Amino acid sequence: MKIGYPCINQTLDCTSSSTFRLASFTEERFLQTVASNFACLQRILQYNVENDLLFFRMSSDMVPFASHRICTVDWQMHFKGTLEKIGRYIKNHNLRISMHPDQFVVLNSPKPEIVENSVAELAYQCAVMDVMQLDSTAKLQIHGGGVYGDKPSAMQRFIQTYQLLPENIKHRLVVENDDRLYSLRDCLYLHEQTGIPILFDNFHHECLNNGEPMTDALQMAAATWKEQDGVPMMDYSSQAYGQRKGKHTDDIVEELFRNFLLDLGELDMDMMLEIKNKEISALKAVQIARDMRLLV
DNA sequence: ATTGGTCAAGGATTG
DNA sequence: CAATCCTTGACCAAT
Repeated sequence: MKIGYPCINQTLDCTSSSTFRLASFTEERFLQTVASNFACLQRILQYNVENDLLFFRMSSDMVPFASHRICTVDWQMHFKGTLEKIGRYIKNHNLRISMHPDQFVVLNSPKPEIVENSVAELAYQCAVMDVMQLDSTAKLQIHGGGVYGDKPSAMQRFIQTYQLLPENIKHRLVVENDDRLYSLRDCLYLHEQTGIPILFDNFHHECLNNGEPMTDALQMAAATWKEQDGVPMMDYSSQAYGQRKGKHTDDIVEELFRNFLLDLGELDMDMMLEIKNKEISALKAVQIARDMRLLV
């Protein structure tokens, strides 16, 4: 089991997701920003290694406008050396890596241009990991998409689009159950039709499910990961007390996390803590897992 | 230096 | 149909 957090480190004084307005795009500014983002990523990864946080979600914003027509810079070539170096660091320290495109990546939209843009965004994020020479256990997580008043048709479009994707993207793509539209059961259907692994989100499952107990749900999701996909990944969070349903908590609720680890039992999963205070909660989670002798 | 409005991208819901 | 919500950090211009 590896424990991690997404995108931002609050302890360090740098960000790997620095961007700028489309209106102020220049090649010079672009190169400067990307260089600074990758430099920060390197620092974050080093922090993670030093603190036994071995799972990390890289920001989607490291290369601003990478999938936008305005960007004609060959950033993959320009930063090849940098990315290969980061990739070696990741491999040498046995880090687990994921990326999570934002909500506007929708593979099943009825609008062709939205699907095109979505595929371009996936291609960019996939390329970051490809140039780093990460293996197929480094994943790209997306959601089922929209429903458009007809879920069977919407899922059919997801399946068709998936089958047309380039192989490198297919090898990295995983689908995550969401809290309003695509439940674990829906994701299992997508899995049956495409072979796509399911990245399980416990909190989303609490918000939207078909009666599956947590322990069963975990087993079903884990079973969709093949050897080459690596240890199954999951997102962990809990409800922010007194807030709207589906709102992530600001700080890990240790009692709930302990109970969740009990539900997990013998199952090995890499856990992404989707909690507002980022590495602070992840560090607490590592300590809890150690106390329960689930981590060395 | 601080702050409030705004930012490439979607979809669902409400009115 | 059009406006608003979801959700997020950081940019950016105004103060």
